[in-house]
Amino acid sequence: MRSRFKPAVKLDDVAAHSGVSPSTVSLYMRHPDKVSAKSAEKISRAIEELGYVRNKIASQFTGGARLSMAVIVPSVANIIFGEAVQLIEKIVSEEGFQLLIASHNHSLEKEEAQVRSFLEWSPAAIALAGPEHTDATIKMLQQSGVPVVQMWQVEGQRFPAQVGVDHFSIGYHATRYLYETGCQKVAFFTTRFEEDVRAGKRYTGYLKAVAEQDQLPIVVNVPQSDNIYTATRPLLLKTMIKERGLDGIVASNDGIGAALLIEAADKGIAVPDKLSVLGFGDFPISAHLAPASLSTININAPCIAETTGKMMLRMNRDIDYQGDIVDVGYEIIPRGSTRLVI
Amino acid sequence: MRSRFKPAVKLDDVAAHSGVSPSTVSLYMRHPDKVSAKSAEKISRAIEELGYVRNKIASQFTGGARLSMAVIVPSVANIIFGEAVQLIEKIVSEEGFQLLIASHNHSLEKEEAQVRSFLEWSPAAIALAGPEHTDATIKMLQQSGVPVVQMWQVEGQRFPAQVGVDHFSIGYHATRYLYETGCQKVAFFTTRFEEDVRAGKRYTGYLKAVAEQDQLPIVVNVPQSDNIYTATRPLLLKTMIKERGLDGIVASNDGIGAALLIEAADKGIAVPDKLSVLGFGDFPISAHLAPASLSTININAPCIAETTGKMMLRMNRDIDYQGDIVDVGYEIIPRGSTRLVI
DNA sequence: GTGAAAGCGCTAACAT
DNA sequence: ATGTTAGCGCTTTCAC
Repeated sequence: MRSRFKPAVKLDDVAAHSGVSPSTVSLYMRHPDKVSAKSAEKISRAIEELGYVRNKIASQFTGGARLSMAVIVPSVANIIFGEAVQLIEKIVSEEGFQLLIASHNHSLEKEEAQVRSFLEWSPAAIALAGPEHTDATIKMLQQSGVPVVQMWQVEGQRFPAQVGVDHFSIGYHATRYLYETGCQKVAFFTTRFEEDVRAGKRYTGYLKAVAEQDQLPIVVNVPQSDNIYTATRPLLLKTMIKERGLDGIVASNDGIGAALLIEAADKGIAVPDKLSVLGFGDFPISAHLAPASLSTININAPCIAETTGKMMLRMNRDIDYQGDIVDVGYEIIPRGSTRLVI
Repeated sequence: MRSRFKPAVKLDDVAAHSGVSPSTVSLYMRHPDKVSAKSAEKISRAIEELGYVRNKIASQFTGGARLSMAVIVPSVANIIFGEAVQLIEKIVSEEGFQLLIASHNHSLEKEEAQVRSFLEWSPAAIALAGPEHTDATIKMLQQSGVPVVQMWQVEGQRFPAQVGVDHFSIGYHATRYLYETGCQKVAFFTTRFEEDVRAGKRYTGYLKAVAEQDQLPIVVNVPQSDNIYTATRPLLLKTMIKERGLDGIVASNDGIGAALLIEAADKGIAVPDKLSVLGFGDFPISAHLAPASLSTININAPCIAETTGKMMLRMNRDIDYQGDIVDVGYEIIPRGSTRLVI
């Protein structure tokens, strides 16, 4: 078969061209300082002249050393995951690893397929979001022996390496915060209710806080859309009419929170006096919304990413290291959309 | 050396376990329908029982068939690129390719390193953003013979495969649009002025339109920040004071445009009468900004991504196909922040 | 510090 | 439809 690819220059060619043996060139590629200055000079010139590109496929095949790491998140199009992935990439690539990235849009079946497909590349470590996976995923991971770190959600003991926050606790304290700042009746606005497990965790926390107040929960599931504002806005009045006395909303993310504030301003609903809103994620615009800026909960995503990257690296390096459980915590950022704590 | 990885089950093990030869198993892995139903049955059971995972490294090494494709964008944390990457991933993974992703934050040197590192994995195709690359990058790409698709910016003839828009034209027509809707003095707000080449292209288009009006250009470079709103807002009044009579702004993206509108509302500047703003990118919030929504320019990013993915696939499949130049175009979306065309 | 030789796990002729 | 064989490009002992 004809090929558009030029016949590749091989390590053997470099060896021939520079007058040393292939194994010396190989040694030079991996540890340049372990060959004599004279050989190094000749080899590097040959590489330059020939335009040699090392074949990592062959390297990993032969040497067995794993050259990639993998990360699977629900969505790279989501800014929070996008930034995290970018940071992890930076960290692991500095140690020479190729980062493999995939996203499954909250589908555990797609995640399973992606884990399978990544395993075929023999990665040195894998990072996954949350503790929920199909049985087959778990089984493959265990069989492979590839170190895995559970990201975002700290929960359960399936994986001894976990970096993230406890979303249940966030949902609980977010709701408590609204009650403590004077709300009587609090609803939970979310999107992708069934699929987004971490939002689901926050919802469970909300449920507990609501139950403690002897109230009935109110959930609003914003339909999926490519414009969260357009999808969310009409639901505010609808919900307030249906649920008389509603005066507080925990939003599953700042996109929904911002949409709610925009709609409230448009309809003349006084924030925070008639309606308090607490978001999640501290989006850039949240502090700039007017007339009321959006109170929110911030988790330290860069810290999660950095810790995850470093943990993958360490688990790969140190075979006795099983990983740690690190909860990076969160903070409530009070702004104009909630009342001051009394 | 001790290893945490379980000794892998190999194709030979599957063959032994199922009582057929390794090549039959290999055939089954690649074309399940080309082995007899009986063998297929035995093999699939053996795979199941043994938990066999195919070794793609060995596959690609032996077979020569390239199993991955690569895409390099300025930033995956940028929503527009994040979505595009996700779409490309979907498209190429459906044909069995592993998508390799990297981002370099507008650094051509980092891009060069990433191209080098991707080439080591022998990808079947590579997609890059824009026509600007280091000489070494170009040379490596040519030497390798790997098909490359130039994304986002359609320009030049280095690569016969290009999918995107003409950012120069966008900058030019955006500026013309403001003049045509009654603006007298138009400025250009951007960020990362030196690095973001596509924003630079739009700026060049702006320059042309301004020159045609016999005006002097006004550029404002928003300092880099993790919050574009915070960075942009203070610059509005400063610029309006310095440039008396300024009544139109072309914003390099909707983040800056939104920040400008928020600041204008806060300071009581009438939009669009005293100030018109035209953004770029049609962010979800743009249509929902109040009191004036943000007029913007929309490029069909999903179309760029999809076309790029398909073109990579086709270039890999059909050796005679050199790619096409496809300009997906753009549209101006008039909203509240610009006057109606007279 | 350097070279010779063996072999990693799979695929691709080719023969049957 | 299935088995036999050779070998992909590199790394890794092990001598020298």
